[in-house]
Amino acid sequence: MNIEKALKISTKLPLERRSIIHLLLINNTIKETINQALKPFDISMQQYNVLRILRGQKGEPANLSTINERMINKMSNTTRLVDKLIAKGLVKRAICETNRRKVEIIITKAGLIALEKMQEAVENAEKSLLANFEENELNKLNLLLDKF
Amino acid sequence: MNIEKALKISTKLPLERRSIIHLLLINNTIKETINQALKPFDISMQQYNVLRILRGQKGEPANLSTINERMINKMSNTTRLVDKLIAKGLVKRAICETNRRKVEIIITKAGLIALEKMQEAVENAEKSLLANFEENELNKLNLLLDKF
DNA sequence: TTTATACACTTGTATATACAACTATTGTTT
DNA sequence: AAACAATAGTTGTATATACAAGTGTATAAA
Repeated sequence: MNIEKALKISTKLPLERRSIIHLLLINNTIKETINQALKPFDISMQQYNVLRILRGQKGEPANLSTINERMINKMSNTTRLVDKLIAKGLVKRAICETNRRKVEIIITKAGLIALEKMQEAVENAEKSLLANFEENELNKLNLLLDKF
Repeated sequence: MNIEKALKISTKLPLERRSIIHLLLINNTIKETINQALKPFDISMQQYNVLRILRGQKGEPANLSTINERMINKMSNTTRLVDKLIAKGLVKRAICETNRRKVEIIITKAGLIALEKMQEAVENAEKSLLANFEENELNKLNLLLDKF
């Protein structure tokens, strides 16, 4: 991606601004590509992310704050996000018996099956995004990104 | 930024997913930091971006499609975004005389003055984001990001 | 010269997200 | 035990963003 071309800029940007803008532009690409992959499933990246977190619990329920901690985009109202997954039958909610302030969210069988298919689509999307990278380049990239 | 720690993940992620998630997380950080810097000015990143584009016109007006082309986040309704800048007195809008379908947007004197201050805040934010990077590391990063 | 098509923007509506205020439950002081 | 504070979610409201349909203007075709 040539960012000067993408933004129709004639002069070259200063290195720092260029780096930041570069990252922002790539982020747009990533989101578009993954959202596109998830479109057939009528689900958002955030919702997909929650399903993955829940599956990672391996049968254990997760409460909302746990989900929030592990989300890529920490957000204020995970409640309503989970509501949508419930409406789709992909997760269930119950009140925690030992601490009635908490809720317990668990992925349903249908959720697991749907997730399986989504995951395939997302992994393909990720592969296509990274198609131009060698493994050692990705390693270098990750090392650099660690500096943030 | 250690992403496994940020997401409270115990096992190491596969390289490809890790790269993507890494970029998404850094993007969150960038947006938070820059939005924070712009908060005193009561303006969004998108609006700031439009002001910069308009200043880059050097007195020439820009129409909406030009603005859109140059925005970091291409968006559907630039109209309403510009409306907000007009409401704040930072830009003006006129109908193009030679092609009455087009509008001509121009940054006002007040807009230029406000932008000056915003820019300082944003540049500081950018510097703090990149504080751990050497120049040659940023160059390497940009080269890698070009592969997207 | 009417009709159709493309262009440039605007508006309506549905959905998403952010922020703050609110409710219910539990834990801690006095 | 009563009062207060902390925790865990929920809800209200304002703002942002996305998508599609609508408006007015210009260009091209019949």
